[in-house]
Amino acid sequence: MNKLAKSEISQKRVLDAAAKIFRDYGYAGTTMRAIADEADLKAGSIYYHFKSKDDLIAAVLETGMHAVTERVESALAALPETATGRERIEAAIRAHLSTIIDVGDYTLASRRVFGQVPEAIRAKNMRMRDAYGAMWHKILVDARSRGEFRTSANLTLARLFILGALNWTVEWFKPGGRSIDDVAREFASVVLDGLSGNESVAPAKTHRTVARERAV
Amino acid sequence: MNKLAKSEISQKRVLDAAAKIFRDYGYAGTTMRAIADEADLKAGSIYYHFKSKDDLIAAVLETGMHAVTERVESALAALPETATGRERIEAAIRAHLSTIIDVGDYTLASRRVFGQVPEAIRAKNMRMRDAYGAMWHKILVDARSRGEFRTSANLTLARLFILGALNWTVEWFKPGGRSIDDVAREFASVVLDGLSGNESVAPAKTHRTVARERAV
DNA sequence: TATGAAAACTAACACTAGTTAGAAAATATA
DNA sequence: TATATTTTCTAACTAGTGTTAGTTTTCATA
Repeated sequence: MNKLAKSEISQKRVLDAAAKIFRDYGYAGTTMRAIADEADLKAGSIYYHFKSKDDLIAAVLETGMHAVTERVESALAALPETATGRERIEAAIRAHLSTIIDVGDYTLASRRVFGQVPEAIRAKNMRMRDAYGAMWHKILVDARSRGEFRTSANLTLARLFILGALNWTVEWFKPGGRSIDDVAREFASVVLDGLSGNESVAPAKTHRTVARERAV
Repeated sequence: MNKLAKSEISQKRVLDAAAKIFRDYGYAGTTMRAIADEADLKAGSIYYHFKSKDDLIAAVLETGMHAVTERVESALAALPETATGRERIEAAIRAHLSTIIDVGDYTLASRRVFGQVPEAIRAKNMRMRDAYGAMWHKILVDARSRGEFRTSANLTLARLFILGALNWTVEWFKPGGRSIDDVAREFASVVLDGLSGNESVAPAKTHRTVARERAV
């Protein structure tokens, strides 16, 4: 067993606990004691792993954002060179959604806490967000230059709509109901074909009936 | 001058201040003293108008949600009977966006604070949100039954997509830049026509045409 | 088993929170 | 002007905050 193993395990346990507590109680509402309870140690012990509360929230934000960016990037990289814009957009949506579900505590915590966090921390995270937005912008611009989009579309606004809707998904998506793939395919279909588009796209697989999601 | 005028004015001033502070600092991060400073009175005086901090946040949530619901409803009611589904959707998007900009402190506070608020308060607000979601669902279902939508569209997911993107707008929209009308029109165009949709439909502000001819 | 480092704990610190009771001020009424 | 009501303020209380220093426990290695 590695020398640092135990420390690393505890650190991860504290970080996971922090994400969950920040998610539920916000930045100021989260106490070191609540995190400690969730991680099954005492408040003072957290300081062996993180040097402050701000250090913790910064790590939570960074972890969430990093996971989404990385997984979307690798999903895109896994596509063949010949992939169409539609395929890329579908893949990016699917990767984004599956990540924010998999690491939902982190992404929900980020979404809910971002506006309340000290300026310096927010600034650093903002740079990651901008980079992620730029990646999406490139996907859309490339698709248009391939001739796949109507030229009248405003891609900046389109990107903001798409990312807004994607970010919001974490609020209503409940595992065990419909699949990520179904949601991703339908989202892509709305964005690409529109609601009044033609039927040429394969309809989504029939989904199980689930309790009606809340709009939130 | 009305007997209650002064009290009402102060109450409104406190509520506005609360929305702004809750927006910036979250539920737990907001202090009665910070609200009092913003409203230009002392913390103890707030209790003459609201009986607790929870009472205040409940009022902020209720005010924000009520504004959006009411203004979207009246925008729809103002349309002629003959309005198409597209026109209704555009009108609803425009009303939703203009409201969350006009009362941005309240809607941003709601969006950011909702997950951190005590359960009882959240439950009541949730009912208003569900009602608002149901209203949107009706718009979409009506449009489909008029034959304006491809039948393969999943309207529940489409609604979640639309409302997610709309709610997110308040995060990036800055007054003074592009107009609400532009954003609303582009938004409707993405949702209805899609990015890869036909060029002829995009800027269809004056288009009275019902569903455009189906390709297949 | 003995040792030294790693990890967790305890108990306290200075500070700030929501809330309240009662005094003071502002305003309306006579 | 004198009185009554509405509105605001002051000053305090209890409870809980992030953080730290010093101590104890855990645990791999010799």
